[in-house]
Amino acid sequence: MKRVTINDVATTAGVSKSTVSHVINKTRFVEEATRQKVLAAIASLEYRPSNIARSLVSKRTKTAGLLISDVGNPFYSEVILGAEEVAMLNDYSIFLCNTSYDLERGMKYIHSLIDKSVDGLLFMSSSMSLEMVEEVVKNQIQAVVFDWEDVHLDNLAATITINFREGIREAVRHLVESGHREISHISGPLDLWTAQVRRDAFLDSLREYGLDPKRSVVIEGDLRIEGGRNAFEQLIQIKPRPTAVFAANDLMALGVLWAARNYGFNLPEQLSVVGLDDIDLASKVTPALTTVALPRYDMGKLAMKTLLDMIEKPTEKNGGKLEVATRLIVRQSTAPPAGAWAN
Amino acid sequence: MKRVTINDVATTAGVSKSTVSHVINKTRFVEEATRQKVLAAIASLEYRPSNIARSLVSKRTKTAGLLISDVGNPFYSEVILGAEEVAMLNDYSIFLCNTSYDLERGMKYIHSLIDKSVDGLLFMSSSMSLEMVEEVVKNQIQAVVFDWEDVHLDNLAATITINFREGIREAVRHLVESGHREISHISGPLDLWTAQVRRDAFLDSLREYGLDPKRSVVIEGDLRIEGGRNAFEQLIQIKPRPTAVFAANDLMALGVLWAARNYGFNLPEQLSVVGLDDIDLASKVTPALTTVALPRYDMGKLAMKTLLDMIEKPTEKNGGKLEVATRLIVRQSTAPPAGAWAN
DNA sequence: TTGAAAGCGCTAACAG
DNA sequence: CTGTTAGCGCTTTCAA
Repeated sequence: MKRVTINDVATTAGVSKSTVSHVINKTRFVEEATRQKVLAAIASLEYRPSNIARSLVSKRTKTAGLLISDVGNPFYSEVILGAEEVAMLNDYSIFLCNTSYDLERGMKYIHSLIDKSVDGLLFMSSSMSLEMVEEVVKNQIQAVVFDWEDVHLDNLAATITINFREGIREAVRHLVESGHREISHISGPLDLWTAQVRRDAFLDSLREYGLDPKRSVVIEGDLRIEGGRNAFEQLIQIKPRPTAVFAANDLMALGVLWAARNYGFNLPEQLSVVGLDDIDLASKVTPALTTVALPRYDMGKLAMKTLLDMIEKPTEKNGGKLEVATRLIVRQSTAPPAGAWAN
Repeated sequence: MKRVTINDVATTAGVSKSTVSHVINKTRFVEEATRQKVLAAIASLEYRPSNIARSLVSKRTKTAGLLISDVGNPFYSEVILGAEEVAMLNDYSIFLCNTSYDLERGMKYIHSLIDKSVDGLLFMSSSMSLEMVEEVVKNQIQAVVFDWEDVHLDNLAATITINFREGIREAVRHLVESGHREISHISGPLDLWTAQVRRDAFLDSLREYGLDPKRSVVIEGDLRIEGGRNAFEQLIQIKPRPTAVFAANDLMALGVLWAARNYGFNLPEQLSVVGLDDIDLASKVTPALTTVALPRYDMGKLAMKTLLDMIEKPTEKNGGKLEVATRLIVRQSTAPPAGAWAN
């Protein structure tokens, strides 16, 4: 009924517990005969070392925290899967911390993770603060920050950011070369860093391809389907009417798509829509969504790999900046503007 | 640089470490004056007790495992959120274990969780085995099994199942009363328990409302959008042609919806579609999906609440069977069959 | 080639 | 009212 301990193994094998420890960890030579006795005892008792006792002495738990704003967000779930895969392959376990975009809740989780002595923490929350990272680092916990940049972060954590510029530039070029001149943008909440980055990349690209960013309307959305629907209703009020719209994420792009169809619009002829993320659905809807794709699964893997590297050899300076690329995937939701619509 | 321990607190407060321990845990009376000294020391040193050391003596870790087949599945993510909420409110942390529908991988996770001494384990994986539960229980870990029943489970774990019958019955009645006579079913993979339960509930309901289950075609799908698309192509070959279809989950129902539209079908007049799950998207697509809804978030909460109860007072016998209800939500994807189509 | 013993940071008798 | 002490299950010197 009680837990089998290393002492039980030592006793039934007729050796000391340090010998048992050493055969388990292969940390010093043990004569084959005794080694076999120990192995036999372990097997017959079904002994499993306690990670807790181990951690108490080794100062390492083989656990990492995953601070995330919303597990339900299809964008994140692929990233999680990638991170989780790498963690498992390296025998690390992951604490799931869903902040629901709530800073206070995030901080509560961070303290809980500190108390649990996680070895590292992956910030994948769009609502996070510098204070959180500082708190974590102060407690000797390695940190990797996903999709967020800040100069103050430089010596605290590694960052892995998404280079949206390239993909967004491709998207704008695609639209401009198709003949669009009035292109609107549906951004995320503009107090979010990532929302600003995407908007700026969009506006800069317009300029680059000879359009005046000032003429382009930016509607702020909530990154959800509903936000896209609402944005669409604002979109059709704009004069001159946009012939294309670039949404900061696929969910909002789908919202536009569906709202437009409800209004009896003919897509993509009457309105070209470009999303960003390439979520699972993007390729399955009709018309299939043209979108700026992120290598989500690989990003998750990279993030966790980076974190584990930092944990395993903390000698190197904290920090480091990694970047992953984006690219445009052209599907059926974009087309040259129909004359009737080009105002 | 080193970690602040209870000893440091004791020293700077000029008391013994047991006193410190007792003020922290309020486990015996301490004179207000000394209590304040201790509190002051804790604050100035920013001391935080090590959960690891605590766990070593208390035999409890305040952690639970969450074994899940696919975090990306929108059905599960809401359940996760509910479970996570309850866990957090009770100061429990959750280990995320994504099995990717792989039994071997699941078993590997289970051993990892045993080694980490989780207090409880929530099985939310449709691909799980009795062996897993046995292994867990053998290691004094409380288990709650979600959406899976088995007589052998009775004294091992609590089960929380979904009563599909009621909701599915409502769905069939809704269709029959609308005038449908040829109703097909797209099931999940029939080696899954849950897929069988839904199919049987469907067939039984047909009988109950006077239709011959033998005339009803059951197409096996993969529970994904793609499966729905494929099923649709089989559906239109059936003679006499079904006027309605009930899919075992919303993802497949959406697949049918979209495939039908691609084929130029007019919905819901030419084909009524009923899903099951009521995922986020269901209400957002056009036509909005009629579906059998599950209280997903509440289910997650209930599951975790049950698990924590079992952990906190393990005196009571393991087991117990809980059930949550389902109900039909009628939206726009169902309508009386159009004459032209009723063969 | 192996054992004895100290100690990781805490809780909980047992004393006083 | 508070301190002393013995572990929890392991790793890791230090000796032999």
